[in-house]
Amino acid sequence: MLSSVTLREVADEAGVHYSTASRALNPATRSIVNAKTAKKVLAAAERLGYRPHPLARGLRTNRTLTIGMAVPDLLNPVFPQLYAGAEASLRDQGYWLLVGAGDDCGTPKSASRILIDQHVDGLIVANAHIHSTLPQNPTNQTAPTVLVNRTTDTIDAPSVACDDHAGIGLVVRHLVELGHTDIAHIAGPQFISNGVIRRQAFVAWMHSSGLETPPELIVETDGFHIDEGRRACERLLDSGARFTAIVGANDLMALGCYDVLAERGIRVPHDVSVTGFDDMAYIDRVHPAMTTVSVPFYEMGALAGEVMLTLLTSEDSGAGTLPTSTRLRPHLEVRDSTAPPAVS
Amino acid sequence: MLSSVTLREVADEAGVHYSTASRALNPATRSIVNAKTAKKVLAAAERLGYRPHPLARGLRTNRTLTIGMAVPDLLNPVFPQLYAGAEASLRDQGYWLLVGAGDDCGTPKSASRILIDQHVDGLIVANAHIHSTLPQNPTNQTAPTVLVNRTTDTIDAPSVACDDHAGIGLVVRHLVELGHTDIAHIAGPQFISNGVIRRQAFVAWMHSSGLETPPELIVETDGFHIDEGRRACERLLDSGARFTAIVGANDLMALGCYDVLAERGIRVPHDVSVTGFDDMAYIDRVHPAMTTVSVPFYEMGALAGEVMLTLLTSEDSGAGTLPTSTRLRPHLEVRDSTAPPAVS
DNA sequence: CATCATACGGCACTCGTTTGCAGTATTTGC
DNA sequence: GCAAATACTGCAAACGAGTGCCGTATGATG
Repeated sequence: MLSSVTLREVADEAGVHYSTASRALNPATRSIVNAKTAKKVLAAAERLGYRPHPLARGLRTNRTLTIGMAVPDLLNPVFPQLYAGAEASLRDQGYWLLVGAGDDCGTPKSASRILIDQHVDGLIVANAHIHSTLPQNPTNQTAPTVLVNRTTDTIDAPSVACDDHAGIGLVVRHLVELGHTDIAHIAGPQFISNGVIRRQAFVAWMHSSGLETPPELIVETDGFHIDEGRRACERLLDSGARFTAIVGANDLMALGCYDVLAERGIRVPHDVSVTGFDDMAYIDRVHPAMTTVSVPFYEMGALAGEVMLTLLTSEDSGAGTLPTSTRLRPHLEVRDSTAPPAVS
Repeated sequence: MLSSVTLREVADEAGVHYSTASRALNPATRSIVNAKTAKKVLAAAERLGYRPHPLARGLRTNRTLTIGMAVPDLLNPVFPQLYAGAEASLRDQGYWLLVGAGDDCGTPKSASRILIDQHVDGLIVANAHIHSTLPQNPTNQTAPTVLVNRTTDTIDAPSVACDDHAGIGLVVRHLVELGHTDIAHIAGPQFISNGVIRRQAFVAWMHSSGLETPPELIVETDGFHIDEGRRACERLLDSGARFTAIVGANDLMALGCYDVLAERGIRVPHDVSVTGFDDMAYIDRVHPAMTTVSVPFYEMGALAGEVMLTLLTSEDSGAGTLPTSTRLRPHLEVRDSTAPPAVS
């Protein structure tokens, strides 16, 4: 289906051999052919509406102009933002972004599928297990990879993420300034870098504020979802531990806290303050509007795309790849879910 | 980069010619080769971790196992849902879904780009202008196309959408039953089918309820976004017309109404009831929780994927394509943004 | 006018797979 | 045991574009 116009037809139209047409059409080799001939070929191509066949070209050049992006969950509004940013910067350079969604952060399965079965030129990974290895083909070769929003211990690849440590600092300081001392943390899964880093940051900032972090006030979850937040909040309340604020490791889990607290008649922020992380879309419209750490996801995605592009060109030029790790500055959005602790 | 193991290597490993290996590997042609030989080849392929080269295969068969999906705006949570549904049903059959996001509902530019530059086998279009034509290549050929969530006057392609007429009926009846008589409508853009159909449905249902629809109570917008909803609501209020309820053509525009009404000290639902359409993610958590028409977007996407698959197979078998138009039943979600009109 | 240097265009092979066709084993029937 | 039919398998030609290499045409120069 859809047989488009081929290079030979362009060449015939222009009255030259198709190899000449090929060179004329390719900006990199255009200088080889006579300027007049090139002009003729370009005109013919324009007239016929020639578009190079992407498969044929890819087969020959071994480049598909396609980048794969592995995300855990498109329904979390954070990832469409990441996607949009990356897509914008890649499209500028003629690249396509192919998204593969799948929750399997543990295995590099989805990434591997996208990498091998689609022959992408590079991979932007947003769902890395903290100990995951790079997806490889059986001959142990790999493709240029950029980690975004997540990092790993084990992969030596450039990453673009948020300065989670600073972000947690923002909320902890905010709560401390409000007068809170008994602060709980709903930690993310400890097999994902964000979960680990935010947890460690929470402990560090609490201690540097002279506050305790008793183990019963830190609850770990198995995923950054609303349900996990619910379960964690229930565990927290059922433990009987006293606290006046909850620092959620992301917005969705904080939303889960909202639900459980409401069910039990605990008012936010009057009885308990709640903070999130991400500043996902529409989180400023929930009730009460959530105080959270705003992460520039679009910019993060755009930057990841640019890093990918430099990776691709440096690979072409044979220069040694220089994995850089960038962390973007978040900022605090103070809304209505935080207040001074009630005097008891 | 990423040179994977090739068919010839598998054939060598199995000690057969590579054409034989090809036949053994392809389930459709496997019956041609000797069962023992096939077994040998399969084992060799397994051992070497062979994956067919997608570009080479696509070049030869003229099928890429990739479907393109054109959506207007990934940041509207509705479209990730559509995507997820379609992706799920297509992946089952080994197909990939490549999303192209772009607001250009008017031109089939993005669709055409995705169609020609990526050589997709089919196109799922979720951003059709009501008068748009199918994207074509210069030789006037086109690819199997399924419209989803939108329809057009001009394209004779199968479509999967929501029964908007019935959906609007649900909210209008709901408001009428609450006692509202002066009901306004924030209509979507009239170059998009949803905008037109919901507007017509609003007028029809109002009339069948014996109610008037004065022109000043229907405001059209230029896009299904929050900002457009804001502007429309301002126009509505500034017109001085009296009304006790607003039927928004989608949730985002209804959110825009929330904002303007709040700024002007008009309480929802006490002073004015507001309804949305779509039941997008997290709209049950805004304040007040929005009464809206729930549309099964995931199922819609999944169905679109299945329709696409039947289209592809019917094309193979040469059977005339049978464009069907499916409309999924929505249901009403009554929440806190609607109430009886205040007695004045 | 002859020779050489240069610039340009054409030939042919390549990427990895599918597939029509022909050829060769192998079996079956008599 | 021989012929014919069958069942496999191998050969080679595609698909469309890119590119090293060689031949030729063109120009310049002595």
